[in-house]
Amino acid sequence: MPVAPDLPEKYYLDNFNLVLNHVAQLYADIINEDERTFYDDFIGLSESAQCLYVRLLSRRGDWFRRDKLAYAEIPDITAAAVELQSQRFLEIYDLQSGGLPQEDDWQNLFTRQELATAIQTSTAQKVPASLRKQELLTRFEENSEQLVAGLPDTEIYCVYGEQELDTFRLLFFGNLYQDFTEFVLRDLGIYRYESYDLNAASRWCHQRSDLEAHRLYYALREEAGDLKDLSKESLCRIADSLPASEESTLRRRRHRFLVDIGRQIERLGYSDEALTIYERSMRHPARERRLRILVAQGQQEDADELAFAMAKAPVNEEEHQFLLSFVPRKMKHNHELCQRLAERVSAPLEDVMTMPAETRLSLGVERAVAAAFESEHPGDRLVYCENLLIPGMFGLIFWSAIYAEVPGAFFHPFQIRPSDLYEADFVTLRQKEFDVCWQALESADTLLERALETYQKKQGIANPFVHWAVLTEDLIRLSVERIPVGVWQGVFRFLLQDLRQHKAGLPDLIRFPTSEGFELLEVKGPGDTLQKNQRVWFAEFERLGIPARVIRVKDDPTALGGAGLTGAEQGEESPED
DNA sequence: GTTTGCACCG
DNA sequence: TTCACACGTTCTG
DNA sequence: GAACGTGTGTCTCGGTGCAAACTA
Ligand SMILES: [Mn+2]
Ligand SMILES: [Mn+2]
Repeated sequence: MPVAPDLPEKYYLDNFNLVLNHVAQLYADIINEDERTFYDDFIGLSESAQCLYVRLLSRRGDWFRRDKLAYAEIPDITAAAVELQSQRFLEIYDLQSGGLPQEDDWQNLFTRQELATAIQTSTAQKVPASLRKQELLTRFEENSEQLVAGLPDTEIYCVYGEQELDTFRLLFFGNLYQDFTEFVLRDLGIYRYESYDLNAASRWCHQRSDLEAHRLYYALREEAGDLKDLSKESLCRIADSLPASEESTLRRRRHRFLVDIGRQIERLGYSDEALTIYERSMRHPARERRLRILVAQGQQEDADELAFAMAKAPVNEEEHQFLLSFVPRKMKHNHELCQRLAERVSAPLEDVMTMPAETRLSLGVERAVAAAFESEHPGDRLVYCENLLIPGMFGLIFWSAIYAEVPGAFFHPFQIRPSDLYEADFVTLRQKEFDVCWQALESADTLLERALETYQKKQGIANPFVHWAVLTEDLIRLSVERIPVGVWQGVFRFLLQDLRQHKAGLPDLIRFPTSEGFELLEVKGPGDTLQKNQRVWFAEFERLGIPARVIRVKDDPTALGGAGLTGAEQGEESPED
């Protein structure tokens, strides 16, 4: 990790200018007159006015107190503010002599203590010390005109231009959750991103309507919050006003949002409305929810039709697994379909381990099981890695394909992943690069070589599959030594079938017995069961002949409070099937 | 007084 | 812009 | 056991200082 370099004095202005210039140039045909004026006016400001504006914009909220602002690199803040006001980048209010702002939210600039003093001096009322600031604020706002006299004498600023800035940020990053701190953290060496080539034509947005659609989406998302306290009508209205844009990110988000909205409408008890919402989403579990509702409503014909469609072309492995368990239980009448889904995969191997509850709770159930194995079988090595080993190795081996420079995949320097990583045609668009990566799977030697090479070369660079702190060189060597190449091929192929769904659900532990082999162990505490994506992987393990078991932990009632971590393993095979 | 949360900075 | 997982409760066969 | 809702650690950094809320 390189030593943090010093940044230039006005690093933030450099970054801001870079974003503005980039967007104004690359998206010249997308930005509107208002945004163009914003850009031109900003460029025309003096440097210290620019600095102040960027400083304020990068802080929370619109309101600022003059007496709290101090920046070494801006000697005359007042002059800068006056200049900014002349170009309508902000508004200056002098509370004691000028008029008050129209909107009530500037009052929050003052501390609880200051508000209390103002109320007491102006009205001679005692303010109870127990009042919270929020209550004090509402009391103040009822009578701001009069109470303002008791506040500290300072100008306050209201900063404008957030809308315009959002447009620039959105066009630059393709989202509204990244901001200028990305630059700083990268330049300090805290974040490291792969350095793909950003050729000048990299645009994610091709028409103004895409931009508007994104902004509408973000606005609706904000209005919806976590959906908890919205009525059915509000939920339906939000679903109906979602932008229909087919821009890929937005389509993905819309389909996902529709599932969430449908779920909430279901909870409120409106199955029919939920059905129509789900019908508009292609994302799992939209069809699962529809089938559940149809069956619950007894709409046999529709249910049969939908179930056939799902069985014919499951949208993903999880939907397939759902059908396998749901149809035989709830749609017994449909013999044809039950027949078709009869590909019985036997239940996962299960073993039971007993240990004192205290051990389980203090170490965490996964570590407790790992420790029990290691003491029971000295020489065993157990690693608690969940999704970090197999997807991590995947990230290393296929690094160059993941970051292949496909048009549109990269459009700014702070992407952890290509924008289309989870799209269905991700692999197809990079077939050549993937073929090259597959060559490393020829033998254990080539696999290890490629893994270690990437491990060293890309150390610390952000990757959606690789977590550098957990994936040690030691673990890579051991796992390549123990896990046959054919197994690696199998799991990578399965991952590539559906990166989004399959990147999770891998078992808690991997066990390397003393001398040879490996085994995957999913630990389940009392009352826990396999999750959907874990079932999906277990089914795949069986198809691939990969050794995997579930370890069910039970509390040992005889060993109360005992400090010993001696877990007894029982080789008890589940009698299922 | 002390604790806690969080905005800000680089 | 989260996510992935575990855990607790309720219902049902 | 299935299904559902909710809690918990990842919250991508580490350091600083202020203000609010709590404790007596
Ligand atoms: Mn786990
Ligand atoms: Mn587990």
